[in-house]
Amino acid sequence: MTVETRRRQIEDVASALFHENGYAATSIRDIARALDLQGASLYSHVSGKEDVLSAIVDRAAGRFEASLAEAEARADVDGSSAADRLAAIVRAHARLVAAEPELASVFVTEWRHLTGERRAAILARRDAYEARVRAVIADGMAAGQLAMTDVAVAAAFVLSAVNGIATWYSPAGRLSPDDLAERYADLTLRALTEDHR
Amino acid sequence: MTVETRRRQIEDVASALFHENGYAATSIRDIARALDLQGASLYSHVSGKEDVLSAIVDRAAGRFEASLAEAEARADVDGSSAADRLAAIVRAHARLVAAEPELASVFVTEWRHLTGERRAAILARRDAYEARVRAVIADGMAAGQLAMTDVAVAAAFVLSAVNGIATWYSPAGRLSPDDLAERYADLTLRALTEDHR
DNA sequence: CCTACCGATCGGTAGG
DNA sequence: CCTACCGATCGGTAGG
Repeated sequence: MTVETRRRQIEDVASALFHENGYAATSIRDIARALDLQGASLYSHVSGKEDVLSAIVDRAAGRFEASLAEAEARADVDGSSAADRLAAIVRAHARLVAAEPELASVFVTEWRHLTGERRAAILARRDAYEARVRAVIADGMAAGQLAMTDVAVAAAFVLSAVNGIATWYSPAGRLSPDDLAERYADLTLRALTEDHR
Repeated sequence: MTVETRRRQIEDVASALFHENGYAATSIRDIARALDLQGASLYSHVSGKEDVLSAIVDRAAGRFEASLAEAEARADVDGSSAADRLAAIVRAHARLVAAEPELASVFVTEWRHLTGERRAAILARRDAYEARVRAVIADGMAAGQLAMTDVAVAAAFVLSAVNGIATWYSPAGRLSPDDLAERYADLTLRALTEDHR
């Protein structure tokens, strides 16, 4: 039983089209057609094309931030090590990308079509997110749990890998988002751990 | 002393613009303006917008294929192990992406705006490239040099990581393409090796 | 390589 | 949510 507002329907259809063809190659009329509407009718619900993109990107950012905060909070309660925290963060991130590849890919690749303050705001949020990942990696190195390497390079390596899931993963494949996330967390820990086990 | 044909100048300017704003958001007139030409004048040198994209993507594919072949040939002569081959391949790929992020990002992300046979052809070349990477990983596992994991997942993880370099790397930064490539090869081997050292 | 121009499509508005 | 419509811009052609 999905009670979706028209506004939300528009965003979902737009996410799928932006994921498939990109923001610039998707017209307002493409979005309208997918909802059996006239192009002009969309403007009863949204104030412009960039407004739709902005709403999707904002919601995606919120989802990733919540997922990160939850993973960290859980690790705090457990009193986990920095390495465990990193695994939990990567697992949560990978799971979200696999579960919602359309939302994730708009967040990861289409934000650049935002302009002005909206673009600046989303960039700041991305930076903050990535900084938290770097901080956990740095903690792990300081605690001797992770191999000493360049923190920025290690974070970029891992974040590119998990974000890339959006470009190839299909929920119809043989791996569930949970399975995939587990494997990605494992590969990440191996990559950054001094010695295994 | 760079003797660049006009055709090549067009492709280089287009690569930069496609990298920056994407293919769909870049107009023929944008490309022309960057060369101090009128939009219509471009058609003396190219037969259409997609023709430009196709030429860039083809050249990029050729570069990646040559880089892969060279890395494999060198490993053959050395009689290297599968793990060494994988490291050489990742190193070569990462170096190329870092050295030419504009070319690489058009190859990695903008190919989807190709249509018909050109799209099918580039997809086939990408598939072949990725299959060779998977084969080397599988060899390494069979030889006991790499940890037994899902080959497709491991390859996707690694390829996403190295391709991601195009989205953030700046040649003006503190790491040279060679330095970065070395670190990426190292992270990859760690991720896929059973036990270190 | 330019000027002049084409039909199609774009994002968006007016008014109901 | 629709019809009718707007100015701007798109990829591309004709003809020189």
